Amino acid sequence: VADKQKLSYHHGDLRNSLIQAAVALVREKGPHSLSLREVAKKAGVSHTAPYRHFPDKNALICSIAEVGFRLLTARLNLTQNHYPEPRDQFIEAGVVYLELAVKNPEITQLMFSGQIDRATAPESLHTAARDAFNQLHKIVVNAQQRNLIRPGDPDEFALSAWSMMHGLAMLITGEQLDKSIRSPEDVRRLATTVGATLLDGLLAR
Amino acid sequence: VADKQKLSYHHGDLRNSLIQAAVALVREKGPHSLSLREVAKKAGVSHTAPYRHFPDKNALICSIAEVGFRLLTARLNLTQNHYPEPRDQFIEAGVVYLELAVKNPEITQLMFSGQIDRATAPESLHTAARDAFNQLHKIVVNAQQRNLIRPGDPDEFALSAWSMMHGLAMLITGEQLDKSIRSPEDVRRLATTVGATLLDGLLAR
DNA sequence: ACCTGAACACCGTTCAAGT
DNA sequence: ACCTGAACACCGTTCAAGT
Repeated sequence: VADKQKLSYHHGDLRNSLIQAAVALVREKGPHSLSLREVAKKAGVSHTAPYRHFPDKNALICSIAEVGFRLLTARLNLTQNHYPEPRDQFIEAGVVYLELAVKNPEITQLMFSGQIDRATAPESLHTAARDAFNQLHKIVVNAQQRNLIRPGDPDEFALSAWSMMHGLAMLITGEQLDKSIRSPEDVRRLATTVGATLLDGLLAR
Repeated sequence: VADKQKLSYHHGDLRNSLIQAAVALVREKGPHSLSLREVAKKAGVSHTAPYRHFPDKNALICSIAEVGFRLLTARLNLTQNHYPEPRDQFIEAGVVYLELAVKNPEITQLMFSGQIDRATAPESLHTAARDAFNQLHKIVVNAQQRNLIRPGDPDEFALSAWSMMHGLAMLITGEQLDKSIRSPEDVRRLATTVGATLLDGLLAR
């Protein structure tokens, strides 16, 4: 019976194939013109097959966003392990955030645009998003304990830092800026100077 | 009453009626589920009538965004006239930005989400967006001349300030934050403290 | 000049039917 | 259990036709 089931699968893992196909299409054509039927076609199945793995289109979009948040969390975590100094951790976290966004502009737009219906989103998406923010929170708290950043509500400080890099990321990926910032050098320079300015306002004196 | 409406549309009022209907629908159902056919229905015309006034759906969306940018520019301009001190101008500009965003979350999302195709957007939209940014630029330059903000590239300082408030606005209107910030008091408090922290990093010393 | 309904090629989603 | 095609109610856009 198990063999028969296995054979009858068109794919070994259709769920992941669909996510992969969706990510590719979002990169190609942007997040707002993603169609479930096209995703199915790209994955080589009928247009109703995705409903075996996702309750609706929103669930598939949420899965893409979730991958994005998990990747961000992993990168931020690596950064903390790589840089022992709290100042470097703070600055490099901003660099990582902006780098990831600029390298994946369409995914970034999808993660944060109103396209996702958060009311019906799976709990795992909210968890993944919170995990990413918590990495930043940890960096701020550590910087306060090491007396780099002044005492105060770490929630608010972390939100300030997140807002700044997030705003930059959204303006760049949303193509709101006149000058285009795309090269890794531009990204690093901008994230570093802007991050340093904010950190200056957060310093213990 | 129906006759009167019908007559007014024949007198060239339809364009504005469509924009007004579209804004109402975006507020009701969010920017990503706006349909041209529903806009036409709400305005009381056939679903092809909008094509007499807009080349396509994107043009209508751009018009909504343009109204938003113009309103922001006007508010920022008023703020500068109302507050003579550069510090107040800087802080209040942030308050105004966040206030406007929180009061119109769906429009804000539409203005900055990838939903707008900037390649085919009319030049007037880019002009309106640039005008809004220039208000902020003016505030920064003035603060530098009055020796509040340190010397340096005003483009970069203005971009830092814009990014921070924009990030905050996008996180709030995109419902990314656990705690909801909606009341005018919450908005003012958050914009003030966050703005003051950034300004601290920009001060002349 | 302005607006219309029919038509076309798409959508997301549902469902009875096939394997 | 997994996948299918047909069907339904939408969509943006085009076009010949009406006023």
